[in-house]
Amino acid sequence: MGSPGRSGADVTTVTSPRVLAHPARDEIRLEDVLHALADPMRLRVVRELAAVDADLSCSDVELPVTKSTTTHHFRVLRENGVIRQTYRGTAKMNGLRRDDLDALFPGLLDRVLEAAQSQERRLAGR
Amino acid sequence: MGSPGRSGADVTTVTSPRVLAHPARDEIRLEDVLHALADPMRLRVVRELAAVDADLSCSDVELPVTKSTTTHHFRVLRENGVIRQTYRGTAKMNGLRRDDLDALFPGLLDRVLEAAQSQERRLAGR
DNA sequence: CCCGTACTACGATGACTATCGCACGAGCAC
DNA sequence: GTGCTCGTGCGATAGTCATCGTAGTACGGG
Repeated sequence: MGSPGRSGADVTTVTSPRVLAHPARDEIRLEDVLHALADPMRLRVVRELAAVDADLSCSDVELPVTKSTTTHHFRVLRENGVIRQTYRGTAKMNGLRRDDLDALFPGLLDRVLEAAQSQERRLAGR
Repeated sequence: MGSPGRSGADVTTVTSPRVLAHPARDEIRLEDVLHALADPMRLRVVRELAAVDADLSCSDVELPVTKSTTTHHFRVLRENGVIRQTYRGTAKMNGLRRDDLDALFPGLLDRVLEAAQSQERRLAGR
């Protein structure tokens, strides 16, 4: 088939976009954030990101699911405004959008993180 | 099939239980609470319950959905430990489980309520 | 005793979602 | 260049969920 070449005509849906779509700060909705945080896998990711307080690549966070599913969860977190994703070579770095979330919903993220940790302690038999 | 009669033998699944099943305090899970709160209709109910700081009957809370759907949402809120439901004659009273939620997840409910109000103000053109 | 009000239960349905496997594209190392 | 690793996209599938309509049950009042 010759060179695929991607002539750049179909700008609407680029096959592999080098820049990822994020909601602006004032596009972030509380229900969406709560929904994103309501999944155990995603809550786990968010907790880890908050713990290291730095960007992590998708493969740095170990989840008991396949790669495709991991990609899916990271996408949900990004599209709902919880994390920010940027390319860095072959890796994709993920960082918590603490500034935006704290500005929109003061204290919410911290209370959720505290609640998650407290619950984990409680369920661990102590 | 003759008179329904409900002879009391099948205690496992009573047709119309006068007492409703609620999760105990230590049965309440963070993910479930977040999931319950992530729905616009249910968040609306919770906000109203918090605002009046008293028990409301199911029909006191006006939602743009049918009765069946309203029942469904109240059930989800109860089964996830967000509200407490008690019968009172033909009416069913609903009250927020503030004590339990605050004990398990300190500050979480308040931050969510604040965030919801702040977002409403923001979306209403401010 | 009959009726109205309040709520529930039972499908049914359409939408969304979490999961997988597989094949592909993009960059890095040699 | 060739190959390796990382991540994406695309079905497919099974499960959950929000919604409805209809029919039913419980309680209180005339």
